Amino acid sequence: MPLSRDKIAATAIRLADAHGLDGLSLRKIAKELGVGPMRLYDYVINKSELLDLMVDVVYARIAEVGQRSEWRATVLAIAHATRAAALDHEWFSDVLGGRPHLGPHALAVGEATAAALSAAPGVRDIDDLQRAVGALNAFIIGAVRREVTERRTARSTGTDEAAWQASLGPYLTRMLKTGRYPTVARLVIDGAHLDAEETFNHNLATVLDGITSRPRT
Amino acid sequence: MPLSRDKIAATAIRLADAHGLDGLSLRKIAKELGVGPMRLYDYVINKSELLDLMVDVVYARIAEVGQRSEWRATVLAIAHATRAAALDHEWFSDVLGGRPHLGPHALAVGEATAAALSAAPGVRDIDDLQRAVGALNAFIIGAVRREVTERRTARSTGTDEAAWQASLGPYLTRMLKTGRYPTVARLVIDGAHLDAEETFNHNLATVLDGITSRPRT
DNA sequence: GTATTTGTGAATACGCCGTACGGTAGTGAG
DNA sequence: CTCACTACCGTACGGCGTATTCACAAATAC
Repeated sequence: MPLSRDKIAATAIRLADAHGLDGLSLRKIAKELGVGPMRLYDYVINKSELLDLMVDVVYARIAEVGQRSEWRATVLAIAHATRAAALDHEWFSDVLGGRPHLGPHALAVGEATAAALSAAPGVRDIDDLQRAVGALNAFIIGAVRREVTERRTARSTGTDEAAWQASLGPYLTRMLKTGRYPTVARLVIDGAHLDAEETFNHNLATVLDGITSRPRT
Repeated sequence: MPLSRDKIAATAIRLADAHGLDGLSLRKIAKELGVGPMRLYDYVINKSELLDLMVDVVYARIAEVGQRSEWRATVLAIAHATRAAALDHEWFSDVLGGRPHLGPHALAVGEATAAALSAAPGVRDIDDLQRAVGALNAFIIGAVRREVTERRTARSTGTDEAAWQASLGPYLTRMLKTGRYPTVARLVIDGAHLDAEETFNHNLATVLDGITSRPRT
């Protein structure tokens, strides 16, 4: 089988899923494909372009959710698909918002969200639309990043209470014991039980409500 | 002068400001300080800890804005300070949301925002507060990241129309000419004149309004 | 005053990385 | 048969983070 951009991107994604973006190297991808490292440069200009390729593959899956009849259903579907993709491919969240997403599938997703939002109440002219797209994407980017980061630290410290106390605990509990961060302390101690997906949905609804219910520009 | 964590962090920040996070290396920092690379390991465990140090220095400046009397004024001040810090230190936006921010000054900022939001109308119990903090931070992270990324591409392609057309233009205009992305095309062509700061303010207000005006949990 | 310990900072070294470059074998065209 | 061309491969360079080793001066012991 003759090696192609798609195959390279696919194995790159597999490796990145397994070992993270830092653990990803052209040499490992090449080894995985059974070729020399330089072979990849016949299909890809440099590592950055390979990253763009990987990103657009993920966007392709996001774009699959397509268009619903209602604008809000479309936006919700895209947001959920983006979150799901980032949870499937945590490296995706590392790149989210950090570079221009100009691949064809990324543009398709952008088109779908913009088209949906342009049909939302309260979005009257282009300026409204630009702001609405910005607000929605900003929220999605930030929310997904936060959630993935949390998942990672939870995994690295260990999920259970004991390991937590052993790794981050000493420093953090000492910090919180100082009494200088009472509200944060309350949040950490009392509020760890919220479901991540529900929180995402809730806040997404909040943002959408804010967009649609703005009285003036 | 005997070299310290603060001095190391300061020159690291200077170098990162000048050449980006990718252009930052322990060897260059050491050379800038006139010492061997290994000297740094007497003050810092590894590069990741140095990054945490740099991040908390930036948070220290953000925390300086302190507490206003009104909760909304406090939140606005912190959000603006965060944005300003990210525009001063673009590498900061690369890290934003990508790792737990647990330094003392980062915690101080978190405390200030959480305390302010807990006084907002519509934020009744801890769960409300946790969601509100999440929504606000998600927006700030995403918005700042987007803006910095835009600035970078604008700078790398050149600000003027000609350079733009020369670099990203060919691919992007070809894409938009396909007619598959009409809404995006309209946004790119008609809507490039919005002021970034005003957009940030507007969307921040939108999010805050959404938070305060939620009828039910 | 000499010998010995101790600690500080420099030098070297290892295993990675992205990628520039030169070479080789096979293939179709003249 | 020759020749250009393509598809592929190995080697090499400079840089990275960091583990280890080493030189040497200051401090201590006799």
